[in-house]
Amino acid sequence: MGLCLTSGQVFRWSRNASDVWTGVDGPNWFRILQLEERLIVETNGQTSDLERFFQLHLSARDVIHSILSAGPELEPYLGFGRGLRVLRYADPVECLFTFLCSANNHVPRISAMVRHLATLGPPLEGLAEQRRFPGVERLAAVTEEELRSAGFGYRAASLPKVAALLRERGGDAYVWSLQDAEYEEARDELISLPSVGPKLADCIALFGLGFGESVPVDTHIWKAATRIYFPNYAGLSLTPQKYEEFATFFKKRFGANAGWAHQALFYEGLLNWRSR
DNA sequence: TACGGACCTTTC
DNA sequence: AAAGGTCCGT
Repeated sequence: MGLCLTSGQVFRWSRNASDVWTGVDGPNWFRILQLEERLIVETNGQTSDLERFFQLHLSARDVIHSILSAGPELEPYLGFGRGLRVLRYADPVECLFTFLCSANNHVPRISAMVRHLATLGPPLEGLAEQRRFPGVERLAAVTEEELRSAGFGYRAASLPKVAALLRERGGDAYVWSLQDAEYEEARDELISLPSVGPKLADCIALFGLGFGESVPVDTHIWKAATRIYFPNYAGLSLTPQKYEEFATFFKKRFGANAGWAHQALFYEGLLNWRSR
């Protein structure tokens, strides 16, 4: 539980004093207290909203078992069984713009940028201090200057550009409709957006559209991949071709669970980092 | 195709 | 310097 809210999948969650987590996802806010195996939850939403967010319909035990039988080499890195999960955004538009903020960036700043965008959205039911992430229409009305002065850097130009293009394609409904496409098609649509490359497209496909076979390869995943699978590539940069090579290999190996297996590589990175 | 560098800004 | 990249030059 603790890990998955700080593992770079979502950026609107924070740990309050003690073991209480609060966060916003789509139209819902949550205040969660974890006691052993039980969650005490305060929310404006339904139980099903939280179940969806944590993808509780997927049994971590089953997924881990499946990953182990396909890739026993990941056994040392499945310690995430204690709570690291692949999360699912309620709103793919929120996911898309969140990950636009994430490119070549670090977590504290990503969170600040997402927080800024969220101030532009409609109020959340029953919670005064936070707002829902805005939709395409509102985001298309944001100016570059506004985002510049809010510290968005060069993304100040790309975000409104993407919003305008999305609006041309049908706005929120277009983004939501990508959930019903095949993974490859959805990914291609996303990559056709400026500032969205393979990595962001795969993050959006995995966390926002629910494509479990998606494998986002960032610099940390790439380093883990070279340690475990491609020692010959150690130290080499992640070119588009190597990205595809590894993603294809990993998808073939783990199928619909590739996105979860990829979390094991993230965990390997954590262990590797801690051991230094 | 495959590298190098630029791009905004903050943080380690 | 590096940051969970992308794009545009060689």
